[in-house]
Amino acid sequence: MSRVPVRRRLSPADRREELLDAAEAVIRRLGDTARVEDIVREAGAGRGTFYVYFETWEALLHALRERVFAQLDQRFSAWANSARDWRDLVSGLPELFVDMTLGMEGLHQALLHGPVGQAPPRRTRHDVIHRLADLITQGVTAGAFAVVDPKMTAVLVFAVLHETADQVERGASRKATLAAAQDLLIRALEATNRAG
Amino acid sequence: MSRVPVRRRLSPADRREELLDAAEAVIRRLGDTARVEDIVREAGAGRGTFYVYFETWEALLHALRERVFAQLDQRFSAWANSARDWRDLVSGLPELFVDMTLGMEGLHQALLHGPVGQAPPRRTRHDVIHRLADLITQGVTAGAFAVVDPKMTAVLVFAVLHETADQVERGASRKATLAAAQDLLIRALEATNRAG
Amino acid sequence: MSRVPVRRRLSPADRREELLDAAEAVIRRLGDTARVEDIVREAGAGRGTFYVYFETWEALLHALRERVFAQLDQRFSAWANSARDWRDLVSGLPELFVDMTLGMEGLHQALLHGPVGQAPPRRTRHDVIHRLADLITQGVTAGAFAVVDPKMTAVLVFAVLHETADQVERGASRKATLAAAQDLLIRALEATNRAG
Amino acid sequence: MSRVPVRRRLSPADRREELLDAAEAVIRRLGDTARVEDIVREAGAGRGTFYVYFETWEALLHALRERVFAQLDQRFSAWANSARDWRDLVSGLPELFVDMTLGMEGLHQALLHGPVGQAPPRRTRHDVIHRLADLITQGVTAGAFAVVDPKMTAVLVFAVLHETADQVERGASRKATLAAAQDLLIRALEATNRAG
DNA sequence: AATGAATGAGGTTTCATTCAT
DNA sequence: TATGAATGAAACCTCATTCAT
Repeated sequence: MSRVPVRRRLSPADRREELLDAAEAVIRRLGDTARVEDIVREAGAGRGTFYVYFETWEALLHALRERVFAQLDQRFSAWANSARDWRDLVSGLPELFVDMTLGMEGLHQALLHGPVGQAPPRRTRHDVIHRLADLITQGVTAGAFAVVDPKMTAVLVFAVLHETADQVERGASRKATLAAAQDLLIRALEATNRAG
Repeated sequence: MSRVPVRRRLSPADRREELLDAAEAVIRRLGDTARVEDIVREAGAGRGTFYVYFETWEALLHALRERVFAQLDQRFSAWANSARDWRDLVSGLPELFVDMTLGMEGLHQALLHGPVGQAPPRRTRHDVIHRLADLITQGVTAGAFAVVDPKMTAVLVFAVLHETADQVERGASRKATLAAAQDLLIRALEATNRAG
Repeated sequence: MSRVPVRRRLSPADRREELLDAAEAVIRRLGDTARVEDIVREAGAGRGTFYVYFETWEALLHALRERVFAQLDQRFSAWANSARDWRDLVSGLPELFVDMTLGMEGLHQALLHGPVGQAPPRRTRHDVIHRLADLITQGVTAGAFAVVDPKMTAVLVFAVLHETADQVERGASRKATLAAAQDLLIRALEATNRAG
Repeated sequence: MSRVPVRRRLSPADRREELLDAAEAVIRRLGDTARVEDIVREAGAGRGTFYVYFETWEALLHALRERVFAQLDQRFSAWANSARDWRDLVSGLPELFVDMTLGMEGLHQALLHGPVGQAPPRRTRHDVIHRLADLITQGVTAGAFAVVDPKMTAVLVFAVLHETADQVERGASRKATLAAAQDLLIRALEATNRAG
């Protein structure tokens, strides 16, 4: 009798991507308060459809993180390859992180600083730190950096970069924050450190 | 037959303290999933009693943070006064932070990395950073440190210390983590950096 | 062993009607003390289902009022059209109101005399008063009624009818109450008043 | 050790009166949302003191009603005695009720239209209606009124007066409302009715 | 595959009333 | 008599998840 509106049939992969797009947009907008309902509304899908593609809410968050970090990683990688020398590399790092973080906007908070009970985003974060570690190791090998423990140092450098981005995102002076971060990193990493 | 619960009358200050003690213990144990119910059970109080002393759940968290950070601040202050020289100070910082964080155990997560929507613990965190900034400024004045922007540097140093503590808490080698942090901080701060 | 509750799927309109039916029955029975829990139990629905159809408890009351008053209005309307002459109309009014009120039983109290803070059922009550005003105005035009202010008089006549019904509901003699009301209304409204 | 502030010792009757004063003021201000806490704060008394003088919250409401209505009754009585003739009496009734109601302000609602489950203010209301009945009976005896059932008529007249006051309280034109009420009552009651 | 009606455990908060002091 | 700390039953509402269609 009544006309049932026919839902576009998409390939599972496409539908999943649609949901992730919607999730990204919604979480950017609502942050922590985003709900399954909001996402399916944004995607123009039914509530149940969500659970066809994602086991649980956590699974969605995980998937979204994977996707976002894959993009970031790619960007990071491209940038690293374009650096002219080590100094250029180190002094450019803070700016890159700030830009990447600002590009993530709301996602940053919801994806990285999520509720405690939930598993922390180990894997994804590690990717970036891993790259940093590689970079530092290469710098050490090249004699540009003087660092005792490249791996652990990478972790701490990541913390500095992360905080730098946080500061700018929260309204601190971009210029001053970047300058301080560059100064600190150059001095901390370079073999012959004459920052500035 | 049935146990009549004894109604203990305490001075408001004492009962409040009891509730905070209970909250601290419970949050340590359950983290994010701690509930009002859990806390009053731990305190041996009625559910309504909780709301006599704390307007809302958030208010409790706030009060607990204040208390915990007051303790930390005291400890930090005492430690800073006992340092012999600047090198001693800088190289001791990571260890202090690790110990303080481990002492907080579960609280650390629930109190600092709480859900996003909620107000971040600005004030309290700022206290510690403020002290770091003072320290660095004094070091610069004394000619021991070479830092362009003490305030902002303090923020970044805090991030390093925080991450250091996080690492150890999550199971990283205490020795290696501390070494890396010390190395990084000494190089980053000291005017004549000859780390190690 | 344990009974698995059957999940009945209804069209939203039907389920909503079911909930309103249940609400009506329960409020009749329990009056002011009716709770969401009671209603969903009566309807054989889950607690959450209630909030799918009604934003808040107040919203349910509103919806129920609308439904009840729509029924009453219809009945009132039908009756007014069936009256033979003005005297017939006026003398029949009290009885109609008594019957309608008795038909509402408990609803009457809970829906009309609800707690003070809550919005009074303006709209709905106005509908009935509006009809009364029309009736009186027509009577005046026809020369049957002598009334200076039909609108305001309608309000007062409604008060009389309402009280009449209240009296009977509370156990006063139906016959005596009706007689007094008829007498009062006839004398108050008719141009040539020879009550009785 | 610590100084316990000595509470003024009052005679029980005075203390009770104080609480009633406070209750009246608070209920005027807050209406339905008035709480025990508000009243004892207003009275400058302890929470427990309330229950020394009033068994329950309902008991307070009852006592307050008694007191308020006693005042009203006195006023009504004085006014009735000052009327020159029957016409004067009838036409003055609405104004008296409006003034009395406005004088009660918030009390009116909270005391008369209280929650349904609670006992309606039978006794007190009856006092006023009883006086009205007496008045009407006397008017009938004097040949001024033509009414079949003075008692029941008094009930309905009360309803009219009550509604009149309600209307004015809710913002209806005082003049127009009073005129309509006077017109209706004169016509409804007087033997030779030539209203206006 | 897709849907959206249905669910209920679980959460915070209120407040009349009790009772140890 | 007076107090106010303590109580806990109950109320409303949310939302991830399920499942009949």
